[in-house]
Amino acid sequence: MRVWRVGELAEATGLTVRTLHHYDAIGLLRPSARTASGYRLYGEADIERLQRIRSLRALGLSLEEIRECLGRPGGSLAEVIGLHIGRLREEIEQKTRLLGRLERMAARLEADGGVSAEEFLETLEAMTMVEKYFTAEQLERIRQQGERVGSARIKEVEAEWPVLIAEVKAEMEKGTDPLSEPVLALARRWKGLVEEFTGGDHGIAAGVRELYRNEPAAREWAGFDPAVWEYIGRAMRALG
Amino acid sequence: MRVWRVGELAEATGLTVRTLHHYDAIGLLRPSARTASGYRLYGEADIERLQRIRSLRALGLSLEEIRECLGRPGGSLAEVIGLHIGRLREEIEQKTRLLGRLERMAARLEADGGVSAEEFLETLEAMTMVEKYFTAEQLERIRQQGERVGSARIKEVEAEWPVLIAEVKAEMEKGTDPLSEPVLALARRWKGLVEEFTGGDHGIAAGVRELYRNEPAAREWAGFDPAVWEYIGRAMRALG
DNA sequence: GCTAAACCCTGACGTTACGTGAGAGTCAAG
DNA sequence: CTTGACTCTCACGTAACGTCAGGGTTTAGC
Repeated sequence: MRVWRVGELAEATGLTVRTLHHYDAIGLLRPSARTASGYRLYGEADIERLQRIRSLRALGLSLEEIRECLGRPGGSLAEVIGLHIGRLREEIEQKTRLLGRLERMAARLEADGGVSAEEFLETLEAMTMVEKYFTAEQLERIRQQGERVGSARIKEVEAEWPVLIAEVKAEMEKGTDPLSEPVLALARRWKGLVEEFTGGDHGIAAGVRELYRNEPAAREWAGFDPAVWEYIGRAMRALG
Repeated sequence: MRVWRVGELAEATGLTVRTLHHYDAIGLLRPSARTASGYRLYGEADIERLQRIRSLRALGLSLEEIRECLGRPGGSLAEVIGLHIGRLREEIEQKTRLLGRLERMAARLEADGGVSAEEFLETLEAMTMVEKYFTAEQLERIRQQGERVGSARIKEVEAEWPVLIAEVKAEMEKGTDPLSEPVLALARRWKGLVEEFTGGDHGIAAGVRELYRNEPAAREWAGFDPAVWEYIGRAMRALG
């Protein structure tokens, strides 16, 4: 029956002496013997237990969970493993979403040439702000919609909005009746752009309205004018 | 110029008062003013900074990294983001591998009916042990090979090995010449099984030999007999 | 038998991003 | 003047060890 001292065991397993001390301290793996002078002595049973600990650790379980599994094996283990699988899935999913966002931002950062840190941070804030107003499904739909229409078309639309708003404003300032044909035509274009973005989803449209109501920064960015909004709103309602 | 007290700011942003205290303590976000009695007063510039902190935090950056980004913006930000993307990728990849392993184990645990915790832990140890003897690429190839032949065939092979070993042992004990046709036939079957597993990869075969050399547990599990090994080895060398 | 190197021991603090009190001061309303 | 809501500053706890510090133990070489 060979025995090992901490250093030997540490070297054999690739762990550190400190780690073995720690496992001892928290009662996860106590050496089955000590020398008269207090040196830890690990026996073969200890090594076996350490193997299991290492295996479970490699699965990402916490030391506490490992203690539970080894303490009362049986149902406990399967249960803990199931739980852990769930946690892992969720974590992976979340990090993957995050990575996607980061990569898209990095791509845009390079595509637009030297985007300044200022702009980057602003985009970042915009994304954070926007995400408060939509559910996860809505955000996903928005993303899919964006992919479907393509980035070229998105740039077109981004350029088209200020033009359209200016045209509406011009009609408004000329005093044109919002229910007249020229303004109704503008309203149809307006509605088309909105639906192209929302994919016809009422929830998304509602989120956008909320966003504009609560976020002055968003209104400023969009060149939002309450008078124009009210004016085109009347024409839109006439469209039904 | 409105100012906010901690509680107000906390409620407005969804953070906790403690978090704001913490950001103050580590110098990440110091309120730009205090009342005579020491109450923190956050101004609009503070809020803007907090927005950025939240955005970067949502990307998974550490507070230390955030401080760096906001401290000297410019190259630093892109650099940190790039680094973070790399870390995320690696982490996701690793966790995905882990999840795959766990799911396969869980599946086997259910497929084999009531697999005991004992067996589960043994499989786990085996996996941990085995992984020391192969590189990541080799493990990947082994996995692919396993998928290619299918679990049914694997079970067949697992059942075939002891039979084959027993036949070899019988010939050996009868004193048959290892270079005689019956033993050469057995050697061909042996070689076939090995190549089915290794996919003809010499590195993998070498890893298996190393494993058997160093791990008594593996030898025991496989019913490894040095005499049989030597006997069939001679026949195999005769095959070329 | 002696000494130096290598090994071991037990504290105890540091790490991350806060959570969770404790004890005490501040402020507005009734 | 009290009461309740709000704020302040400590200060300890979290997970899994890393990293000293200060002091015994064992072993190899002389």
